[in-house]
Amino acid sequence: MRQSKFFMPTLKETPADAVAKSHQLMLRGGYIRQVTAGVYSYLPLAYRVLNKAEKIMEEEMAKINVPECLMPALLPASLWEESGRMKKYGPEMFRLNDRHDRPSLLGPTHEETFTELIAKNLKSYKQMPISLYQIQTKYRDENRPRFGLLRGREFIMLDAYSFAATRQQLDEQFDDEKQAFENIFKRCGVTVRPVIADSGTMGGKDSTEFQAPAEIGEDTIAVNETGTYAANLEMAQSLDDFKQEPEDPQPLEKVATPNCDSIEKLAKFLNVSATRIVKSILYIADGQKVLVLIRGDKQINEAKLAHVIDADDIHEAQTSDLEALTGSAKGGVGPVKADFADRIIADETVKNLYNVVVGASETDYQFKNANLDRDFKVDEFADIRVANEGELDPVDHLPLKFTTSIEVGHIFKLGTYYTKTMGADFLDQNGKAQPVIMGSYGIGVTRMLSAIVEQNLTDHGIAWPKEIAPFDIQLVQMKMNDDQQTAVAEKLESSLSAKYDVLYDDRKERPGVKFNDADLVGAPIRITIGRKVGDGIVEVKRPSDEKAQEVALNDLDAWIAKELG
RNA sequence: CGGGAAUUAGCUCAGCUUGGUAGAGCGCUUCGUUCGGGACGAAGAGGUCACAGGUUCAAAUCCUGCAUUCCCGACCA
Repeated sequence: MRQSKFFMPTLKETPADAVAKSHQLMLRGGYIRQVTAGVYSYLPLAYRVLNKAEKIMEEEMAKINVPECLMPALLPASLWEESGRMKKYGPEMFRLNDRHDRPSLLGPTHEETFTELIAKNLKSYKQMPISLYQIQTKYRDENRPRFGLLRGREFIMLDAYSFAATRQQLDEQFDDEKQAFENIFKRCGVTVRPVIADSGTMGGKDSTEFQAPAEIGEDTIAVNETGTYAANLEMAQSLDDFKQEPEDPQPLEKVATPNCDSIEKLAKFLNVSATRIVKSILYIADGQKVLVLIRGDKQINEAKLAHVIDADDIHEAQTSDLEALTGSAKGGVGPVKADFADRIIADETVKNLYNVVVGASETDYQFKNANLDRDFKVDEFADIRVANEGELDPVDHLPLKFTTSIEVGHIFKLGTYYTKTMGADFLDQNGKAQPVIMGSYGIGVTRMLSAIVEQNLTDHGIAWPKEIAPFDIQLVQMKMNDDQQTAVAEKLESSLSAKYDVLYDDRKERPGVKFNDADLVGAPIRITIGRKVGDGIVEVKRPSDEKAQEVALNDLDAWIAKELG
């Protein structure tokens, strides 16, 4: 490809709206342009990278015998009424009506579409296990698209769905997909860590996210130093190493604690450590009043809590409503005689505490010397606390480190939610109807591009991993009016193009301009045809190299072959 | 969805407080000199100052509304 004919509008200055490095570089390098919030045009450079990533995905899916198909993005709302998600999905879904006023939508994901296909066309256990996948554009009307391709309203996703007759088949499909995903990420040059994740409100087991650690990720993952434990912060567990020395129960005592609406103020006012206080917070969970208790030095993890309560929507009760709901304003809510609560859930840290401080269910009053069971009851204990950096992991008891990261993939065993609600049954060996067991596997393809760039930055551009670089080799000719240079460059272009993707910078530009654009293209090899070409010498440089090195034209093929494998 | 900010040339921004015919740098076009990390000089092209009302003799500038975009948070099968 001649660069004079190639379209890559590079920018000298960084557009003000771009914050993430990957976003800046993809704009500056002429990879993408924004059309509207969260919606981008993929210009030739980005499209080449996308195609290469998709080709790798196709190869890896073929290896595990999963065929590709393509579902529509435009879907009838009726399909989603069937699964119950038309209501559940909320404002994130792009909804529209067609000319006959039939409710329609743009697919944010495709469980329903695939499940219906299977429901209508798969009847026997003999046809299973089977999987399908597609690489397709998804639509989600995100509240807040950001960081370029990282979170878009229109984005490209690989989504695979497995259909099994037995749990064991599902397990095998899951393991195959997991291996395929790991191969894909490796070949695409993105470093990922499989982490334990939350599978969301749809249920499902063995939920695993593939997280790419990066500077600007939207997620936080907790990892121990050996990598034997890694979890999304939403789910991360940690050991509680605090142990209170046993004490004899003392009589319950009510004390006034004016203006103590936080644990810090209360601890200071009463001159006790936060570990001697039990914090009580009222949550509204799908309309239920749930009083949640946790030791004063810990924070409540709402994702864990939602799981334990099995609620779709949970939020703290408004401070302004507290008095009406519990009889006391902030700084007094407590578990003693808490008749207002439909349920009382406590974190495990509330166990084995003696003579603690709790709210007295009266504004600005606390009880001292409260004891579990004697003074207050708990319906259920669970791990509902936020893990903190430095705490020990539950597996090898090593300190946890936190890293921001980008969720580039998510796989989990979906089970029978969709197949049951949408009637995807098959006949087993006994002629009995059973719901098909599903697995769900996704890669954010365009998001992965952001992750790759974030992980492969150089001082001036991008160092694309070899398999997905938009070009393998960039030829840079210094003087376009030098016939000798032109002859060598054109010869190299034609010989190398037989085996590699070559971009030949044949523009009448100054060297500085060419070098800077080459840094943005980020090809694994840059070949400079310059003043020493008369001696049969060119220069080669990898994006990560500080300086170029000279190579004789005779040795060039070997050097390239060694480099590109 | 809550909070904050921005919107003036293709890009980065100034001008607004104190109303008076629209500015800079970069980019683009032409010519010349340059030519190994975004050159220099000269001459040009390019703007409904997001949009809609209002105040005023006069609005980029003041007032009201609205739209879009970005940031922080919440949300995110």
